[in-house]
Amino acid sequence: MSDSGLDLQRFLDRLTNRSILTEQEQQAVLDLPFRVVRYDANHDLVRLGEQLNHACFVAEGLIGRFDQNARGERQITSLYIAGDMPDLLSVVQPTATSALVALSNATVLHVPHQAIREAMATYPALAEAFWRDCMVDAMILAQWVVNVGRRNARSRIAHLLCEMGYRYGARSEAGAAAFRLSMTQNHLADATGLTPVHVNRTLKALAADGVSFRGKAVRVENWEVLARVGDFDSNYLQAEMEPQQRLRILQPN
Amino acid sequence: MSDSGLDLQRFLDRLTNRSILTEQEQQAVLDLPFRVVRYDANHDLVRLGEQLNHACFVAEGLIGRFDQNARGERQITSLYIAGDMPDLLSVVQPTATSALVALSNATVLHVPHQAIREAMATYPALAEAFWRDCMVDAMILAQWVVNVGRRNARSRIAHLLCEMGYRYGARSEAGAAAFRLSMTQNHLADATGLTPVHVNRTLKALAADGVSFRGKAVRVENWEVLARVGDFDSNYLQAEMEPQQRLRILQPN
DNA sequence: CGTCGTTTTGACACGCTTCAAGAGTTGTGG
DNA sequence: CCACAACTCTTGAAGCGTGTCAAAACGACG
Repeated sequence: MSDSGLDLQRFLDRLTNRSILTEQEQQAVLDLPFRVVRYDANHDLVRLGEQLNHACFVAEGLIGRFDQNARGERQITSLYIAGDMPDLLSVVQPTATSALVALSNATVLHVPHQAIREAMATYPALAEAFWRDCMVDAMILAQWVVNVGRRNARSRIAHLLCEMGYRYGARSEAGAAAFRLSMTQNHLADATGLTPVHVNRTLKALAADGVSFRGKAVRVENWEVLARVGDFDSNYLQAEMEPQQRLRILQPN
Repeated sequence: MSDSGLDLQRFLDRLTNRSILTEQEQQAVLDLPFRVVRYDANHDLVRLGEQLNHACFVAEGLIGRFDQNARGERQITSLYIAGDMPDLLSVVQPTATSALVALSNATVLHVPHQAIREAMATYPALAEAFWRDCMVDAMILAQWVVNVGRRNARSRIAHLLCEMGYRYGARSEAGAAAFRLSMTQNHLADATGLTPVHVNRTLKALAADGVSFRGKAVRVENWEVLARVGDFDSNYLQAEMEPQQRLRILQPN
């Protein structure tokens, strides 16, 4: 805990939403030391090839994982919102193979690898929980391949909006939804493998489906419609799991 | 070990190429029980949504991870060759979110989750090594997003051939390379997010770069040229690591 | 009030898809 | 060992989705 008022509770929640942890194990997560770092939009959290000795936990803002082709055209391969741990893999693989950039102003917690390693050594179930969390990110990544590989512009964008709406927990019973997504149309283009110009035109077309994205505010009149247009099935997100679906493969000692 | 003459050595090699394991830990891997299963081409190893109680290790052949869009168009999101463990994530996430299909006739070892879990409980460093292996697959996945998102057909196919050539260890000093890749042009299309027709035309165009893919045999006159066309940088594969690059974060007890 | 990034619009070009049909290849059963 | 079926691969012609280039309108911010 630090005097910033920030703590690790939301990251623990993320873990316990999918993994079963004992009281002690949960406490070990909350006791991890961290340093609060603020990033302005468009600043790097991690550079390509950098050797890391800490992991980044997102407390606030939107973070993107960036790669690029030979011509320098950027491709966002992952998006991370508050509560996400974009960098868990660095614990086990400290050389960054892609860059992490703040898409909005962001607050990030730097957690020393050493502390995470010690916690995992004491409580192997923590390693399991971290590993599981990484695998959810990998399943999202596989869906992104499908998205850019086998969907047209309209579906791609709709799918991305669905995913983010779902991750923000923005669906409502009425079928409408609204949430803030701190991306420019340029970022949207980089995430969907399109050009900004075409993203702009496609967003205009999506208005006919009751979807608007203006000034970082997403409004969806009918969630079902958007999900159909975006060919979206939330299964891969493994979010909001019922307690009985949560997992632990290592027995508590 | 079984009477089939197959053992787990090559999978242990895969692990120890990136992770440091003690003698005992290595033996624990070799001692894992398994069942040998043969699959004909185009048969499923794992179906979507299936609940698994074993992991699949590829002893021989080519395996693909398949997803699809609403129109049923398929997208291959990962390829696995002999020595790969496509299914490690199922240890920690037993519900399959995509299907695994044999692209060629294949020999697969089914390893019970329970045995893997027991080995990890005894030797936490094994969990670390498995986790690390999963993360390499995730890094490949991120590159695939870049490939389908930000490269044209020629580069996409070249990149895929580069990756597979590299993974097969097929590069030679002379700059030429040749290897067998048991995929049809249809499969290539599914892996690159293109149509079979366009793959066919593009392969023809690649001949001008000294690359041929005829009847599952890939021949590359000049590896450098292919790597340039495919915008390929092998870093993300984390293959062939020098001993001093190998990692262990948990101390041996 | 001016600057810089973002969004919007138009005209045009091109890469890839679609549809269709024929040729080649592989596997199988008689 | 041949004959046939079922995949693969190949080629052509036409259409369309997305990219490219350019410029103007808009908006946020100092």
